[in-house]
Amino acid sequence: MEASAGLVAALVRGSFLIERTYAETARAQGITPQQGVLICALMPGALGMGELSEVLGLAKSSLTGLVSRTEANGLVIRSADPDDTRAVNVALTSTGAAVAEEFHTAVSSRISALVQELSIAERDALGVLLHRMLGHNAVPVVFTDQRRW
Amino acid sequence: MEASAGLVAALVRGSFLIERTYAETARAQGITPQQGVLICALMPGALGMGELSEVLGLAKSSLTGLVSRTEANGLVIRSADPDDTRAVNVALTSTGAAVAEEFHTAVSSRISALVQELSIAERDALGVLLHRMLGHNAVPVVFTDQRRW
DNA sequence: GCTGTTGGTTCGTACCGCGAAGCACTATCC
DNA sequence: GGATAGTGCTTCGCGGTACGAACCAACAGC
Repeated sequence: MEASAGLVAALVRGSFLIERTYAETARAQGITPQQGVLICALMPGALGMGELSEVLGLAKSSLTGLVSRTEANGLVIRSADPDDTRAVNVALTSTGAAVAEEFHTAVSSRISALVQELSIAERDALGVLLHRMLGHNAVPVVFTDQRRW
Repeated sequence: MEASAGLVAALVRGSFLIERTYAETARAQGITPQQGVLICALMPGALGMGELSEVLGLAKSSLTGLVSRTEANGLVIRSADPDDTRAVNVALTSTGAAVAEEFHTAVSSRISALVQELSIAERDALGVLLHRMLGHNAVPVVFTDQRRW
């Protein structure tokens, strides 16, 4: 039941590092980290509020505000679902898609830099292990890598 | 310059997973994640506001409120620095120390569960790689593992 | 002493996240 | 086809988070 000594701390601190990097990058792009998560989640395609709530792990009431602010920011747009008058689809605007692309690139670049000192083999190993951890736990795809695994 | 395909996404999603687990645990203990970070950072010993600002990566103005709320919550206490009347030391109260201990244990347990499906060897490897990543980047010790590395 | 610096706080602003309650529409059942 | 239950989303009120600018008190150097 006990994990390897130091592993938990390394995971927490590593997460802290990634989080900080992510937040700094978002700020540099003029968006909030949460808005960054939102637009990245929408990169593969539009989603309904319910799906977004699921993917982002937020209460729906929290999502309303986030989407509204991001919409006011011009990155995202709501549209009525043709099949269900109640439902709302959220999609990236063209500028939103551009910002998402830039942001995604910037985040990738900055995070790549964090593991730059590791050898190729080590990076591969790290990727495999993390990927395996993700496979064993339900983690929505909030950030994808276009390049196939 | 390009990291292994999928590594960046795995890091981001893994971070997302750890973050969620951490936040859920904090909530279950009746504290906010930020207060959890604060009390964990204070477990090794008292710190000044400036040091805390450094460790937690927060603006000093942000810290004032966090410490005040946590103090109002009875987990932490401010005291004057004997050598510098301006300076303030922040330390855990006895209940704060107890809560920190419980929280730390709960977080460790929950995060251990996330890697439960990995073999011992894989966990070790993951720990080593993450530890190496941390070594190459300045990451304050916001969460320690008493057991020595 | 005067002056520049440093440690913290206050203030105003924007954002985040939740649950409870509400509203409008859909689906179901008779 | 009309009452009833359920669903999708928003509104509201609340507490917490985070920042920069401005401020104040105390230290430090000359």
